Amino acid sequence: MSLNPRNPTRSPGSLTKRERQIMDVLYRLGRATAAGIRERLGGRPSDSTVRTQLRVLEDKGHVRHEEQGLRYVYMPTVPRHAARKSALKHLVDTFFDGSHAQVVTTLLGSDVTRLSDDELDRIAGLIESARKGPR
Amino acid sequence: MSLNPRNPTRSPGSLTKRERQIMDVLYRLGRATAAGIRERLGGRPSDSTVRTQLRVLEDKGHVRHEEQGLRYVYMPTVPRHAARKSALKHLVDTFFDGSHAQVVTTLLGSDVTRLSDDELDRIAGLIESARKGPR
DNA sequence: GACATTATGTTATTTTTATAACATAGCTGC
DNA sequence: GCAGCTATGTTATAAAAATAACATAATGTC
Repeated sequence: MSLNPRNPTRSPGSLTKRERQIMDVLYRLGRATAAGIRERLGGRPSDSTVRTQLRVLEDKGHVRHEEQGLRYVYMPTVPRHAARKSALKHLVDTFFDGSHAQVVTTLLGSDVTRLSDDELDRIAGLIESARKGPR
Repeated sequence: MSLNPRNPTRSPGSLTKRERQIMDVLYRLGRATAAGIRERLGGRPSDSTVRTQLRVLEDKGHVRHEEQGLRYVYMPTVPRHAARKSALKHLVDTFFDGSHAQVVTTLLGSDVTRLSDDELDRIAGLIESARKGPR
């Protein structure tokens, strides 16, 4: 049986451990070859392993590929901004009781956070407009 | 072989699909019985299934239980604030190029976000103190 | 104290995942 | 054109996860 992206044989379902790792790499890089992805995975999987899994992911509809000369370049089917939106929602619901404000204060209060003046201005602006009432 | 939490036979490792679902439920609820968790899982797993998996999670060190009268009440071993910190970091790195500011603006700009005046004040205060230079 | 009820414990089986060996095909340069 | 390199395709197998049947133990009730 071939893995034809147009006739998925598996449901999109949830991702396995390895699949999630691969998707994370793809979302960080935007697009990558099997070899490029492999470098960033732990556990030193073989080239063959990674390619097989990319085909599974493609079959599930999570990634697609473009041919670039001889090789395949893989990328997520769900655009980053959409994927991050749902990831963020899940995180907020699971760990922050659904409260956006809680996340914002956590982020702004974090020691790691170092915001440029521009960023601070932008955020202050957003607060201003939020204050002015419902959009 | 028994599953003794003090002698884990499995490494903490990464979570499987089901395990992640269970952990998410636990982080949302704080603490729950096997039956309570089961209700919130998709796919209608049997009671036995969920309990087995809780034991595996316990063996891996992700959850622990307290006896409450007759029954076990499960809870995460890693406290919520710690778990959410690393979850947040992972999300920020994967989807927001490591930029906290990007997340904040996304959250504040979201249609869903409805912040109370108190919350706005608090955030504005954080911005102020951030402006005043490094802590 | 026997019985129903409600737990937890143990073990087995099926299904899914992860892994990789092996095969095939297209270039590239000599 | 063929040897070697670099891809991708197919298929097999080992490992892990998911599921649940079955067993055992504690508790409360009549």
